Amino acid sequence: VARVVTGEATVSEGLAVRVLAAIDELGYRRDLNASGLRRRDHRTETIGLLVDDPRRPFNGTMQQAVQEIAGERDCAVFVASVDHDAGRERDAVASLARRRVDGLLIMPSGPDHSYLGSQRRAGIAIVCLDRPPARLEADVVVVDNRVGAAVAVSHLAAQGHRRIAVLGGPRSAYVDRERCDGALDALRAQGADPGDAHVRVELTGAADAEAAATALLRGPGPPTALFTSRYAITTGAIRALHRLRLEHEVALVGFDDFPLADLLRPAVSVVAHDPVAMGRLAAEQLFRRIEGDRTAPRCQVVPTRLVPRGSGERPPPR
Amino acid sequence: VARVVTGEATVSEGLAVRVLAAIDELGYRRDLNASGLRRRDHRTETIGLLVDDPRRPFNGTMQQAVQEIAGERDCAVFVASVDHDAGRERDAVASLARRRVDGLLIMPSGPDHSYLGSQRRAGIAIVCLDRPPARLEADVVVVDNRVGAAVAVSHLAAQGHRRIAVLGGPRSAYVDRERCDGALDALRAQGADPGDAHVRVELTGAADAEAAATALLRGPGPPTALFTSRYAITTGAIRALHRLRLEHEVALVGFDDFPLADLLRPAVSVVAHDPVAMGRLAAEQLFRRIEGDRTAPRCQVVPTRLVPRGSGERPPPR
DNA sequence: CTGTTAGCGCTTTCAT
DNA sequence: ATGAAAGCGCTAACAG
Repeated sequence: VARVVTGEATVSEGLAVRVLAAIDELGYRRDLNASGLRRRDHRTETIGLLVDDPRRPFNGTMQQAVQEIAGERDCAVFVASVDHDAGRERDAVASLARRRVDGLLIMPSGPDHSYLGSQRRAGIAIVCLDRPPARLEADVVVVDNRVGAAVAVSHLAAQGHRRIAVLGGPRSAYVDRERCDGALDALRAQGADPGDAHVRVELTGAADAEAAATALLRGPGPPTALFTSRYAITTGAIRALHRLRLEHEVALVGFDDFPLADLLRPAVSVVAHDPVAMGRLAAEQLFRRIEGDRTAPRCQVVPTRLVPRGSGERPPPR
Repeated sequence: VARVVTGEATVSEGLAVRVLAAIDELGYRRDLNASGLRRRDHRTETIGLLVDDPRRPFNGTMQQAVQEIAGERDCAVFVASVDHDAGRERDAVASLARRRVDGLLIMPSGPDHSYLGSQRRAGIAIVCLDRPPARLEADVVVVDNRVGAAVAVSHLAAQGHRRIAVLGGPRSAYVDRERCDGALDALRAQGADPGDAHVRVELTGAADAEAAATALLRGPGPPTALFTSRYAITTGAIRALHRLRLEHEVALVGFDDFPLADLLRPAVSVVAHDPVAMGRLAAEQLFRRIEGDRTAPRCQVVPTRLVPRGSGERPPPR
């Protein structure tokens, strides 16, 4: 019976048929948990995906891509929401380790991922997504944040803007730091002084971004263009522009594409990246590790693409 | 050792401490798969969530709520995307059954769910989400689709609209059918003839909805208001209105709330429901079943809420 | 309260 | 090519 269900070759046709018949007569369902217990490679054919927030549209798409790749290998996917909380991440990792997942796809939260080392030594493959882990060498798939941000700012400068505001998240967050640095590099390349009053980082969310944008736009020498470093900040800035009725005066390019960006007025120009590619690349790398690849950790960078829709192509006034 | 890790009371403090010390000295990680194998209740402390499409914003929020409830019970969650495909649903159920999940939360796809009966007999609890299963008695948590749609149409009628178009999905889909019927009931209550030229159902997606809306608005006796039965159709209709520059002339209420609805111009009035409540209720019901509740299947209906934002409060012209 | 043992459903190995 | 037996890590039941 075992040789039939595991698909081994050394079974005569007659016996195989007889066993298969019995299987669906008795409603036999193979138990993969017991299977993993005894298998030499100890695999359970499950992986875990740790995601910061499943409500972000980007993450849903990525999750879908991961499930697609896993499904091709008959592998089931645990998904856990970590909500940007290092403690929850540790708990989720421990929980999935108890279930003996073959591998873990992690969007790292928190300042220290060295604790993942022991899990890896215990045989769990690990690939990081969207940002590199701290204090751990591991495969990672990231967006080309610096270049994407620089392209956005250069694009605004090319429309003639000289007072370009940069609205970004906390510098403690890798993604925000990279994007902010890319934007500042581009500003410097334009001869602008990035130390000026138009840089607001450490913004924590949409409400915060709205307040910061409002203050900038109402202040002295207001910016004629905005670069926003991620979805939540972009929406906050848009709310500020609407409230001040400046949405058709001030240019805007945001990092991260989002649904309905083309339906807003003006339509929102963005730096887009490809969440399907990210999910695919990360999952494929994970399965390579699970299947025994022992080469040095890889960092794969997914390119970005500027999507001009109107808000970023507006020249400065006068 | 076993009595310590399972948290049984019959262990002396001294021994417990000694075992715990050894546990983290040796890096012991309990294997929950082996545990489920031997436990009398046979539980693995995992459940599965079958979702039609993880990219829908609604589903991400619901998934989050389910994970929250499951996490409180130290239960891990498999998530599988079924993509509205009955075959994929069966495969996903079989795959998770091989992993011996304690329960399954399913957004049913396809015309026949009687096959779930055998899984339930084998001990897997089942709760359906968003729509009832066909040919199977099971717990279900649904939105109050009929009433929500009726409220939307009545709201438009209350603004004075008499030519209200109904744009809906295929009647083979439970959700679309219910919403369409609710809308037609409300039309009849207003004395309108729902058999008229302003009803377009069987729309398959955003592109289709855009074409249908365009045709209606360009046709003879065009509607002065639109009701759209779900997110994809709402966005299609909005695109049509924009293209015809009618977005400020024709009223619109859509079923399903969505991010940025308030940032569109006009802001989009919607019938919203609460995906967090849905996820919670369904997960709680599932755990009740897992813990042995054998009462008759329950149908829980989550109420809707009309969110007026502007597009639905516009009176007809003249 | 603690030590020991059997056996969950499976894969692997060894013997035919 | 097939049968039989051992044992994966755990829990439950049985002794002391």
